[in-house]
Amino acid sequence: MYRHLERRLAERVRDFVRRSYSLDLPKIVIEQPPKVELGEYALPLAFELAKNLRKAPRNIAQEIVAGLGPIEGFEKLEAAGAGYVNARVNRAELAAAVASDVKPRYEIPAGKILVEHSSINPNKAAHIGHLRNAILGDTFVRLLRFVGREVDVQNYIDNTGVQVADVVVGFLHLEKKSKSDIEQLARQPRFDYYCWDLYARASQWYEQDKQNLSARQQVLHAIEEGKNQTAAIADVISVSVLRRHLETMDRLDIKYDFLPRESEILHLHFWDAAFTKLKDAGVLYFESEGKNKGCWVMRRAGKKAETTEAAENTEEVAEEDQKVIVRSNGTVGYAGKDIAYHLWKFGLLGRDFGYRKFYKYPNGHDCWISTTVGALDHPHFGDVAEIYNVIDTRQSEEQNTVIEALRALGYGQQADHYTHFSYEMVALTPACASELGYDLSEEDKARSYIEVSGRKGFGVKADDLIDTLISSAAKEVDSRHAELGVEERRKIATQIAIGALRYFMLKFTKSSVIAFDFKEALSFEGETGPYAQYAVVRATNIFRKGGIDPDEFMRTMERELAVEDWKKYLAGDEANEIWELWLAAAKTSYVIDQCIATTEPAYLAKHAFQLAQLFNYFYHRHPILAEANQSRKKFLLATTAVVRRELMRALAVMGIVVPPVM
RNA sequence: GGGCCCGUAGCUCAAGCGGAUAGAGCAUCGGAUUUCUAAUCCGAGGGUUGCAGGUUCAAGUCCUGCCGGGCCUACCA
Repeated sequence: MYRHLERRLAERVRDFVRRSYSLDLPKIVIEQPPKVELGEYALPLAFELAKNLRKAPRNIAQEIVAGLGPIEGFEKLEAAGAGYVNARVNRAELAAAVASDVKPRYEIPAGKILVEHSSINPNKAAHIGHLRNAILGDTFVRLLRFVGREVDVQNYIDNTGVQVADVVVGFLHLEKKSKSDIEQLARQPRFDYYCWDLYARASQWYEQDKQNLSARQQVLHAIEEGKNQTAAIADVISVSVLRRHLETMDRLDIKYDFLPRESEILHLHFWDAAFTKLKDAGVLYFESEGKNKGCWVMRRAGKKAETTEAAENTEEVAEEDQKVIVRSNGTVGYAGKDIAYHLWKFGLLGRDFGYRKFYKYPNGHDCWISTTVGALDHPHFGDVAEIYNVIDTRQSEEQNTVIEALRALGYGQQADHYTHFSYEMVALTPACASELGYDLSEEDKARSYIEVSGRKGFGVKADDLIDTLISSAAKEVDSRHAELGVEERRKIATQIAIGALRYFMLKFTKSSVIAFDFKEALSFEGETGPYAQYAVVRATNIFRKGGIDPDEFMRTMERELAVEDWKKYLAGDEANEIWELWLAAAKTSYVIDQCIATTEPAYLAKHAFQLAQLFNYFYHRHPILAEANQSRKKFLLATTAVVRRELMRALAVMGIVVPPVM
């Protein structure tokens, strides 16, 4: 509704400027006045027009206000400040619309969306960096589904790479374990923790003696080949660790639909199909000289062909601008496989995975995995209209290479709908690192943050963090609600812990490195998930104490409150404080649109916090159940009900549920 | 060398496309409720937005040059 009004205002102003001044403004800037007293929308367009019209901005603003006439949904416009045009909405009308939850018609673009996130190497436990990825990705999925889009969630599994190979090396060369030993270990509860340590040990072992690296080469080769004992061991490891990842993420209510694996990309020869296309289109070419002699290369993303050079030179790409796709020994690198995979995503490869069910979530949802020969009856994956890849910013260049390859193949449309959802890493503060018992160099101590490293076994494991959060929340719950049963208290503590964690990962903008610190992450006060959850609990308590069902109240509210009541309680400056709360509540779907358009979930976190903050202030100032005036009491209850609904909505999109009590 | 990102209060972060007095949280100090639970609320102090120019009616935001930090730049994945 809020967005609807904004659009209407912009159109009317644009019309007016065209008619009165014969000027076509490409965009009408609309923002919010610094205070609600000044209205809901502010237009600084008079400043821009001043040059063309050779008039003072203030005068232009007054002309616009005088000439525009009434606009549906608005009470009035006024010139303010040095030349702003401020618009005041009809408060009662907007409030009534928000209360009855009317949603203006919304055009949902056609086509399915594929979101890929998590993509953790299946060779060790997930850590806090993976949590940021998964929480950002899952929240973005929820955002898209909220606005009615159909979304498939994929988690790409690199089960044939160096990282898995290193753990295989650890088992075979350091621990001298047999396949059945490993199978037995893999059935232990936290096998991923075992691998975490072993992976670090294997990495150390390579550093002790570079000769040891030959073991990795052998294992890697055997895995790629397939159908041998080593490959079978790698499969046991990667499948078991993958299961653990799914369990860890499900603790946060993060679920996947399909797990495409690199092994199938290899064995189903996705690359061969892509290679043919790339060669035929001239995107890849054979280098016969220099450093990259014998390789198939493509132009590095972002490097334009020198069109000013003579025509014969356009095919010449400087060595440093070449990206090797196929090595001189004939093997294909990661980028090549990724190009093939992305052709599949858009339904352009002409090949498909085999599929089988892999994991059934407690709620009944099936997660599928790729196989060479699969079930005949399976959902249709891939062949989508838009894709989002939640991958950290360090892989920007790699992502751009894939996009450029698509574009060069003539798939411009698809390249335009390929979004690298890029975000910064989670690192540790030096204080946090030493807290965890890591020895730091003087140089490291001086840094503002230290990167986590799976190779060094250096980081905070996801399950550990979740466990710590739950026990920390449990302490609080136990001290407040001794009357509740153990199970119930545990459940509440878990909801609070998840709320805290998910909010923590979402409150930072994507481009900010999170310097992880336990004190901050374990906080349940201030700008945190529990703060917002608590606001909802308070709102719920009012209804419970009052013996009113909030949802039932929402439905009957319109009949109960007359139009005059809305006007009476929202009009004038003395109502500004409550109106601010209504206005914030009206913005949820507007904010959600912004989050999608900018691929930035942090705005929603900020919105939820602001709504909670305004509500807490309201809660403090108005004893609602004690209100003697019955119609005013209903109005205050309506305010509470609407804020409660919008806050729960925003939190749900962030994957945060609200406990019954706190 | 080239590319991308960052630098805002003691700390951690915000600040739609350039707009009105740069905002939150934490920490510190001081206060509040016999009430719908204080995981709350109110108040105070705290800023030359890294530096220097430029564009503009208007710059934390755009441009140029410095300073400082991070990441990418493999025939790794």
